[in-house]
Amino acid sequence: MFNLFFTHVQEKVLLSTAEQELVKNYFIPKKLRKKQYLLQEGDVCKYLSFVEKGLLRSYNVDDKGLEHMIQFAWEGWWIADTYSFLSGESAAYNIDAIEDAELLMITLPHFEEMTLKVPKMERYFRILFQNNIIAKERRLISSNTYSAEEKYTKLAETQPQLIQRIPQNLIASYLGITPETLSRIRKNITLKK
Amino acid sequence: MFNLFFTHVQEKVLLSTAEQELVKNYFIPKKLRKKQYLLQEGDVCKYLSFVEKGLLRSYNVDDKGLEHMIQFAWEGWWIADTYSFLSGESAAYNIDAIEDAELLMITLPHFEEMTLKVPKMERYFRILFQNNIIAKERRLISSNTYSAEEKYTKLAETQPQLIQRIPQNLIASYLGITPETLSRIRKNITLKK
DNA sequence: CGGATCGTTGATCAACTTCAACGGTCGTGG
DNA sequence: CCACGACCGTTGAAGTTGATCAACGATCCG
Repeated sequence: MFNLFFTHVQEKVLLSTAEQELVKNYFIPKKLRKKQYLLQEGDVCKYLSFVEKGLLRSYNVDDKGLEHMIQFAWEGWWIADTYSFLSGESAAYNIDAIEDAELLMITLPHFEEMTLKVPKMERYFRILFQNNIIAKERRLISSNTYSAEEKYTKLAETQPQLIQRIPQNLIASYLGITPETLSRIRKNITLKK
Repeated sequence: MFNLFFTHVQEKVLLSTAEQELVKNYFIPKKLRKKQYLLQEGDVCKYLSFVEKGLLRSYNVDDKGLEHMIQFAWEGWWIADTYSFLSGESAAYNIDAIEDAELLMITLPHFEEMTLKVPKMERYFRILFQNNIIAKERRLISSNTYSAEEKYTKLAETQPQLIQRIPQNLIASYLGITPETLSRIRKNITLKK
């Protein structure tokens, strides 16, 4: 169950066997069925979750009832409503499974304790968060700079796995465009070739 | 020079006098004149900078020569091309001063050493990065969900200081709209009242 | 098998951009 | 210290991009 987890952690920091054991005990395993919620808007996000297997998404719903993707998370990614998890306020996002999933979850008190007891995990998360910031910055630039077609093309270049694995309407929402527009863009691109 | 710096750090973690002294020694003070570059695209971002005084911005320039704001940083904020700073690759962003500024800068080797020697600083940055992620997520949602007018209104509500202190054309770029559109939006809003 | 959901296509519409022009202000060099 | 140029915000008119509304076939799942 922890195979992928430790592989990923060890890419950034090296844990002793004792530290690994300590870390393990803070996590709760959980299985999730396709379409099942991990978190619903309004609830407090009690867990930060590592995806061992499967595929999840986080998204918010606007006044008009439209969904806007925040993030996709598959094997090796973390997911939560970061703000709700850290502040204890109710969540603005929903999280659910696009494919059946297996998770490793940790609560905030355990997270705080773990990062204090195992400073390498503090470091791991600092690095993780850094990389997340970089990724979000890029997405933001992309969103503010490029046309719908350019955004899609860049995504297809940099994250081809995402295009392959995730339904088209969710990709559209992730890019901040309508499914119709994305469909037309894809048609347009194949015509060009 | 370090007044604001330690005020800000102490809001998140408590440092002993000895730790403060240790931390101080890793930083280099620097003054910057209005319009002066701290970083130019193509150079490596050697420093992570804390703003003691003044106002800076980071932005990138697209193929058509248009600027896109990434971030503004005034008293109490940090600024860098995060990716370049951490990876040593050349920077995609420019950073310059909108107002005369005083900075405290740290190099990556010193940053790594400091966070290892003073784990509280590791924690400080982990928290800082967390908050940054939350802010970037919100901006991204805002960018993908709302109309130009809604984006501006929300910004004016949540960051009124920003509206007051930063030239309108830069705010437009920050919101991913043209200066003309922002001008019309503002006119429109005052008409409504 | 039947209903729901998804991707596609067409037609129309609204939001925002682009291009152009003008007045005001700021700061810089003579 | 003044004058000039550069830059900024504003306004107007026209153009473009992407959203919206609607309809249809295909596929998936129960």
